[in-house]
Amino acid sequence: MSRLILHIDLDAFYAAVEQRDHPEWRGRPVVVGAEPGQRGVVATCSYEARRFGVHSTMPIAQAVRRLPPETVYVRPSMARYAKVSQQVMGVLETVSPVVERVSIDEAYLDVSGLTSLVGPPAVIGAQVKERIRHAVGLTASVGIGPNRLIAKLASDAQKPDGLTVVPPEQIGGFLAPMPFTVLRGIGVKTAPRLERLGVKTIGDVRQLPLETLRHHLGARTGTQVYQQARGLADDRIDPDRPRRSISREMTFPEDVSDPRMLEKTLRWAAQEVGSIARQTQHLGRVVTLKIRFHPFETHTRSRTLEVPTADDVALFGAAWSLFAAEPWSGRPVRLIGLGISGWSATDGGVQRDLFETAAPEPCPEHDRLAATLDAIRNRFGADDIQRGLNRRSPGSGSARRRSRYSHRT
DNA sequence: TCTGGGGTCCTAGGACCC
DNA sequence: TCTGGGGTCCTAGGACCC
Repeated sequence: MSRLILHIDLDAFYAAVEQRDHPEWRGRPVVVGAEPGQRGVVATCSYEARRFGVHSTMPIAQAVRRLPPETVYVRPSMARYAKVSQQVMGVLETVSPVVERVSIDEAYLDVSGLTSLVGPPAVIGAQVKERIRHAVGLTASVGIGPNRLIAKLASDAQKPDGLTVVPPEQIGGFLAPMPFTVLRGIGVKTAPRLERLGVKTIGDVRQLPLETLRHHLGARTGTQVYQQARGLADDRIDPDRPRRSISREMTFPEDVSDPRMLEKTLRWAAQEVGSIARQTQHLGRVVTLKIRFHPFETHTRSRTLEVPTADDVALFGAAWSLFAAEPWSGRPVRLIGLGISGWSATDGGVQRDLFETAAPEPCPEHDRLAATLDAIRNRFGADDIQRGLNRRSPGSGSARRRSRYSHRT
């Protein structure tokens, strides 16, 4: 028996939340992302903006040139979107216990067992959409099929507010006319390799022998593309996929050469990463420094620690020593950031026992750091930075954190 | 036209060990 | 004085996804 997998995708999510919360913006192009005149890209835009050819990841300068004067530009408010996302995920869990959240606006559900209780797939899909609309006032596109690939492509097939069911016997006809670039793992680098073979659609891909695909795409991707072209893909939904890493990075409004500014930013990133790691009870051994120079030249340096940590100071220290060990000083920096990974002795990705022994130090730099970031807050990432600072403001975050750990000392 | 941020997974070379 | 094969860890980079 084949499974029944449902994919749900909230339509133009960030922009839809903004239009929901600002009725005067409804019917107008809304761009969520960088501000005009600044460095950055479109994160999401409303369907009114898409009509002008604007889309996610488009440089903001390019979007401005295409869009009319009545366009609304707004910076993302991730905290708000995360809250709405949580509500939606809660709704999904009322439909099926097997929900895998794949991003802030997407999830997969295994609804195999629901047909006898609820009805045919289309009824299940309609119910999901209606419950979301009722709970948060947003539309979603839903796709249903026998595996993740088909469900995902089905939800993409009709947008916004779509509902598409692809039964097993219709997979061949559903896939054949689609451009092969919709398959998983085909991006800007691998697409040209297939194009050179004269391939345009998934139907074309099906004409190629497995060996040809493996030769041109590599063994792994080649095999995967071969199977996907035949509608074969993973049908497992895992509600508890553990997180593998935590990271924070920042692109500066203008390139930065001042090492003190780089240090401060790295301290901020370390506090953010440390805070999330402690909240989610993760101790990591691998600290990674990420840095990007003009023109978009990106490097990473990582170090494996003797002792797993979630301590701000330890994270910063490791990253800063990685930075100091390189002959980079003086080069203007576009982006700097830090990440942690390599959980050890995991308990389903969470380390309760180990975590008990970790007593993170409050960062002594906090006040100066807060002042600096406040000064640049209006230029970029305002919401994210603000959230970070709120968490540590006197009387809230830091006080709570101290009291949480002091009784163990 | 200039390219955000937070992730996952894969590859490949070298070290090290048996 | 020459030198196999395999496994695992570490590190850097890259492709891709949302």
